[in-house]
Amino acid sequence: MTDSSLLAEERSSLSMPETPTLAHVARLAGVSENTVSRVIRDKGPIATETRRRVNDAIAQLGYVPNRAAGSLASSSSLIIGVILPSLSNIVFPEVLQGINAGLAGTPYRPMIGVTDYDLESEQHLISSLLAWQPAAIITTGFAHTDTARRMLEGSRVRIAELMDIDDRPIDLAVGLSHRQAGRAMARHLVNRGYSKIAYAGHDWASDRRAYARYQGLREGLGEAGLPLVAECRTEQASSTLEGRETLARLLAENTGIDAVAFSNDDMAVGGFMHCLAANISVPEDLALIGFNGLEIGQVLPKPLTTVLSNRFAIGKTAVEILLEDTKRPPDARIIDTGFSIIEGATA
Amino acid sequence: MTDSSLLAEERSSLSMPETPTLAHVARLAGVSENTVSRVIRDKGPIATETRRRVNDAIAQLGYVPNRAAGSLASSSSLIIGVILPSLSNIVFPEVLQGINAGLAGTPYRPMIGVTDYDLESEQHLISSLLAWQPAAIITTGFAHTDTARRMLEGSRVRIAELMDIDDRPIDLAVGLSHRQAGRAMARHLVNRGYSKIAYAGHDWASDRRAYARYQGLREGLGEAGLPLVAECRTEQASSTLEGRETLARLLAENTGIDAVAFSNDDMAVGGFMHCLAANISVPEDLALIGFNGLEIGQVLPKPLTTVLSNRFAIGKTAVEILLEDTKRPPDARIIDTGFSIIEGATA
DNA sequence: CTGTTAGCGCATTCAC
DNA sequence: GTGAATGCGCTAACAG
Repeated sequence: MTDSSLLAEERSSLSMPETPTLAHVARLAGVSENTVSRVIRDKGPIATETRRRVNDAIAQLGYVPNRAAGSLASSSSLIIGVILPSLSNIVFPEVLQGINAGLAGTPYRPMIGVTDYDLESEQHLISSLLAWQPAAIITTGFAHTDTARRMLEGSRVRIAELMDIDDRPIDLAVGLSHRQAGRAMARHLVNRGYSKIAYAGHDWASDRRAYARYQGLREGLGEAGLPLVAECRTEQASSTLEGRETLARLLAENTGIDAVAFSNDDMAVGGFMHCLAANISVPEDLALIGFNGLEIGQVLPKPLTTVLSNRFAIGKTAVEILLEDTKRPPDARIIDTGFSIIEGATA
Repeated sequence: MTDSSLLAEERSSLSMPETPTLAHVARLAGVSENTVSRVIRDKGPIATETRRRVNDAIAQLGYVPNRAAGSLASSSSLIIGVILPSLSNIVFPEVLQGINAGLAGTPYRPMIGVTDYDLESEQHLISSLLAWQPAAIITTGFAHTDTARRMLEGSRVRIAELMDIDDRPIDLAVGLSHRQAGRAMARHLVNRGYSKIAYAGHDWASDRRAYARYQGLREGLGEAGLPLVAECRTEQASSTLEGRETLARLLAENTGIDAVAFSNDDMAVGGFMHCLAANISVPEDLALIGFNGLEIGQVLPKPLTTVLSNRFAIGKTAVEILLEDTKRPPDARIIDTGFSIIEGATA
């Protein structure tokens, strides 16, 4: 403290730009460090006059709290750990946008990790994020390694599991029922009079929610007494390119299909491109339905019929609930952000 | 230290799951904390046997270093601050993917912030990220508020300014020359025999690089003795929807155009959709060229002619260079990741 | 309403 | 090659 006690003077005489600490602010404001800390964190009663003096000192020095010190002392940080399966699929950046929106105006910052749909990788990220003693960890789905689950449950950190709600969360789940979404897709096609319905999808091993929608689709068709007449899947992750190729393959190998349900909008948009290139009239020759409600689907010459999943809302809602209470509540909570059919022109 | 000294015993008898610290590892390994710290950070000479004992203890206890404590003690953290203008435009998640790839296998984690193309907002984020004493801050472009620039220059933190290379960086710039990219677009159209060239763009105020490409385009046309015959811009951010509408407006207000250069691929794909809907043959009636080389452009019935910007490489390269040396080098460095024309079928 | 006293868990001097 | 001491800047009990 011997040299730092000189900071205020030095600073006002514009010499050394040493970074100011609580102690400097306290000296300048003529109060104890503790009081400054209270003002900053808005904790406990503070005299209006004291608060003003402290805030003036903070402004004058351009003081910025050292987050590492704060985290160490309080054994909890203003970090929100965010674990996403991928960044290639625009859906997850949109979730992140929601998270970011929910964090706006708060001192919390997201620290991110990407698993590439790998649970081992998720486990490493969880461990590495817990090392920061974050206020919360936001991850995707209910599938975790045993170790990962133990780490999440064992920590006092708040946990949100996003996208899905068809299982029991550790703390908080925010998302929608993919099984119900799949059934809704089936019902929509059936109601429109299609009966030769096929499926074009992508890799299920990594994307469990896509599989849940597929199951829902089959259930929905079953309830209407209809079979799934054909299906074709790529081993790859979803993309417009894969969608285009998968539909081409599906149609090459089967005839008499009147509608195709896609695993998501990327695949469906790709499918639409195949139809354009192959001169197939949509929906007269072939109806298409996707899932997600991405912008690109709505800009096609015929807007894509699809199911809106509220990615932004999922991220934002999760953060809002997590920040309501830093302590994990006694029982887990599930928020259904729902879905809705977008009645486009392709089905 | 009174209670924690019991941890090792407690843990092995499976009672309290208190989180282990360096001290616990040290006791179990029968060495000093210092030595454990050295092993973990791989600093200074360590006897092979000692290293083994320490690593065993770490594994046995499931020790995970407290990052806040480490940051406080070393006054620098394993955080990389990442400031992006937006997440809606897939380009920036792709940069983030590159950053993430460059960080893979290191203990560094990205902490992110989104400016929405607002410099004031960038300034706040810089200040808020500096509070974590990050190893580096990665941001976009050369435009910053004076205060922001002062903060960046004043900190000992490494700084990368991404996407652009047409100005003097603070520490490191990684990207491409947007002016040259614009000129290349012009040259390509001219070489293909188009002479009635128009421009369809989006908001320049927020996206300075789009403006640089526009200027390059005009320069390139000028060098060929050609004028820009028409232009139309939306005040909105770029999107496929805006692209579709902007091209519609451009064509409604002008006749005789034979090629349109778009501000980016989102806009160009939207433009292509307009052509499909309006029955305009591409490229016979109208040629289209974009910028970025997004996947969606290559899945159109006719692959989009565009300019590939290496977003992933930009992020990855920046991280790799930043991690080479934690200290800012005496003079700034510029890495040109280049661009290349994708010869599609639309121009 | 405010000040005092102790650490938080590590990295960084130094010794040896 | 290893250990002992010191403090990073802040928050969390306590008093008063």
